[in-house]
Amino acid sequence: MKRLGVKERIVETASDLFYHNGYNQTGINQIIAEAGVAKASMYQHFRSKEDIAVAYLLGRHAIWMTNLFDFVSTEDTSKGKVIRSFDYLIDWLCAVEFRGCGWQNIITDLPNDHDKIRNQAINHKNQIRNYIHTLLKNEAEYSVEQAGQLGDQVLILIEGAIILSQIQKNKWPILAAKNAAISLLK
Amino acid sequence: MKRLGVKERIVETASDLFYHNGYNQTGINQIIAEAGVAKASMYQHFRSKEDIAVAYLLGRHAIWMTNLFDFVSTEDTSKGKVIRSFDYLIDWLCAVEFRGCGWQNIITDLPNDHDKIRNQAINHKNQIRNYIHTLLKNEAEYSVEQAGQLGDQVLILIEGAIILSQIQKNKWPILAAKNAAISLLK
Amino acid sequence: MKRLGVKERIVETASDLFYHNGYNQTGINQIIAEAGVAKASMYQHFRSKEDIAVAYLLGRHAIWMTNLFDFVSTEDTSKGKVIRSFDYLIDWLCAVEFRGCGWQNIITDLPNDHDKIRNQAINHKNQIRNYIHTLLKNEAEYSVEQAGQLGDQVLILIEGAIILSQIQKNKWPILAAKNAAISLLK
Amino acid sequence: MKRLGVKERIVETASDLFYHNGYNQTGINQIIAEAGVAKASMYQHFRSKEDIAVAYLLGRHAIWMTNLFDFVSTEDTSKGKVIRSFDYLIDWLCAVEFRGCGWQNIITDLPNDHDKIRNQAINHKNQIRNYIHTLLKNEAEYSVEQAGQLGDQVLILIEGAIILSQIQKNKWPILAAKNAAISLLK
DNA sequence: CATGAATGAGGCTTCATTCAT
DNA sequence: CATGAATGAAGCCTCATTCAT
Repeated sequence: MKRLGVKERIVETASDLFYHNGYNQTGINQIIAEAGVAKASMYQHFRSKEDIAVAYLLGRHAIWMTNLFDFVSTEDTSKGKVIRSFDYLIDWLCAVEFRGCGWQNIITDLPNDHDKIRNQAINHKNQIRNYIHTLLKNEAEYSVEQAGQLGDQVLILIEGAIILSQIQKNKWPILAAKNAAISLLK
Repeated sequence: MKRLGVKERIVETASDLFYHNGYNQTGINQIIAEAGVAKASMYQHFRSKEDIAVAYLLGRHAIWMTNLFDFVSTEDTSKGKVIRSFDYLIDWLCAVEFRGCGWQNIITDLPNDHDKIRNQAINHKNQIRNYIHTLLKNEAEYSVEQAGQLGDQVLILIEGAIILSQIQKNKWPILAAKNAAISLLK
Repeated sequence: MKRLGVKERIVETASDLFYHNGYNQTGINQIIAEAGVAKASMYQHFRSKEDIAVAYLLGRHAIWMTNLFDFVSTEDTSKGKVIRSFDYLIDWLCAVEFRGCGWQNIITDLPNDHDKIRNQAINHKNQIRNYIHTLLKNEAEYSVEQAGQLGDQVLILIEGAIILSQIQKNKWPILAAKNAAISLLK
Repeated sequence: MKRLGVKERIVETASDLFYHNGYNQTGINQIIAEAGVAKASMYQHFRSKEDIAVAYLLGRHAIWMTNLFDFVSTEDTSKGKVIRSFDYLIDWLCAVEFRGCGWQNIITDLPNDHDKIRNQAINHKNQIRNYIHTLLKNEAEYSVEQAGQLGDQVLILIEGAIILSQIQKNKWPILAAKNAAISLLK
């Protein structure tokens, strides 16, 4: 850990804490203690706690999307990639013991004025949406309009699977969502 | 407001604040100030802030379920009631400006040891699940197994619609979820 | 000290520190440490550091005015009382080793948004002004207009004597001011 | 601004900030940011924030005295120059919206150990005093002793006019001081 | 000279809770 | 039941300064 630069250590540490313990439950003091960094050093790199959360979400977004792309790359067809996205959810959420989606988690109990964080969540979800829409538009069997509608439906299944598996601490919601997606995509 | 007993006033006030401003964002002092209750009186009725949250969730659960039953009662068929559940979501979430689901919101950024709250969320979601399962089992066209699988899929659509409409501050996810449900139920 | 209530201890301690060390130089931690009070107890009695300063200034105002009235009460004539005010300044400022006027001191390097404090200074100075005006209006030899003009001139001598004796750490400015006042009042 | 050397830029910027926003309210970071100077460069030229304040006061002193000399040069007699000094105060203090005297302002809420700054204030005030004394000693109508006493009285009127106009945010104290000076100088 | 990383100390304020009256 | 005093812990943030590049 000590090999990393200060900024990286802060983001790494904060990311773990924010994701696993929650944004409001994680204090600045805990972050700097675990990162082994002085408080003022932290504020040299980040204007506020919210900015650290933005860095956390940006970093996770890049990783999350890359992991998704890698995971679905085993499938040849666009439809196959969409279906396989649900296997990605299983893979991911089981590994984190159903701690859920960092973006969902952080916005649901967010102080009113934290718009930078809120925008990160919106961006993240929109990029997933765009990706699914793009995949389905590649499928000859769907019109553009159909692809859009089906894509939104799949997105909702993804979101529902994430939050419900978090509440139930179980993967059955993801499996059910996958089956629903298969049905919807015929 | 002053007509209600102390306990009721606390729960009423806390419910509004927890739901609209967030659990972590709502302080004990704000609750007692707005409820017009002394601090010690509050701690006479509730052992902790968490216990107030439990009371809040229990109360909202009763209201929420009753409202749902009323709303879908205009439909004769079980399948029709399930579909109409999504209209209920629109009705509800638009009215609260897409503040989302109180149960989802409270568990995503919760201190680790607050199991009483977590259990409330699980119970609430299970009762919705049971209700949908029951409805679909009434439908002759589905086997018991089919009813269960379809019910879970509908539940996921509901959850996804709630969280996504909260992130997007828009009702399109609920409409998309409704269409998905219609497709799935044929 | 421990006999006093918490609020009194806080005001007493803060008054000493604010006056002798300066408002910006005195931290909340120092106040509570010397007052022997928990931080949250302090904030139960005062909404902010500024509010403590207001209490300090209000308390000192009452004492200051009373002391002035007592001090000049040995004189029979109004003009005599005015002149004797400068002896009061000597008595006071020598005792505090020319630490100057608490109101002057606190407003000269005050954060912009501390209007409650600024208003205390204005009020204090206005009450001194009113007192001097009233005294001089009692003198038959002055017209009302003359009394007002002379009163303002005396007030300026007072203020100048205070600040200059603070800078010079010496009482000669007060003596010079007294002589000027004697000349002006004939 | 960029034409000036580093040291000059620092002093210029700090002077504005110290005078208009206050010494304690002005941070080192704000100074280097507005001066466009690196932090280490600043500490190469100045050992501490206090030293910057000393440079600020020295620079302002030269300007202030020059401005005074220029302003009163329209008068032929020494007594006339002294009286006209109060017009200088009006000219100056109205222009800076009654922000008061930089020397008075900085010493009233100063950490105890900042003697370099305190000495600047003493020097500045002594030079004004000397100037007024010199002028009045030129007047044949006053004995040397009288000139000294009247000079001190005028100085106090000046100081009082400055601080009271700052508190009241109004020029009436300066006008009253001028009238008092006219009376005292016969 | 510029850059900015790093720091220890301290800034003011709020939290949920307990206790005495 | 109401009142509110008192608390320890923790909240987020800023200060002037030093140092390595």
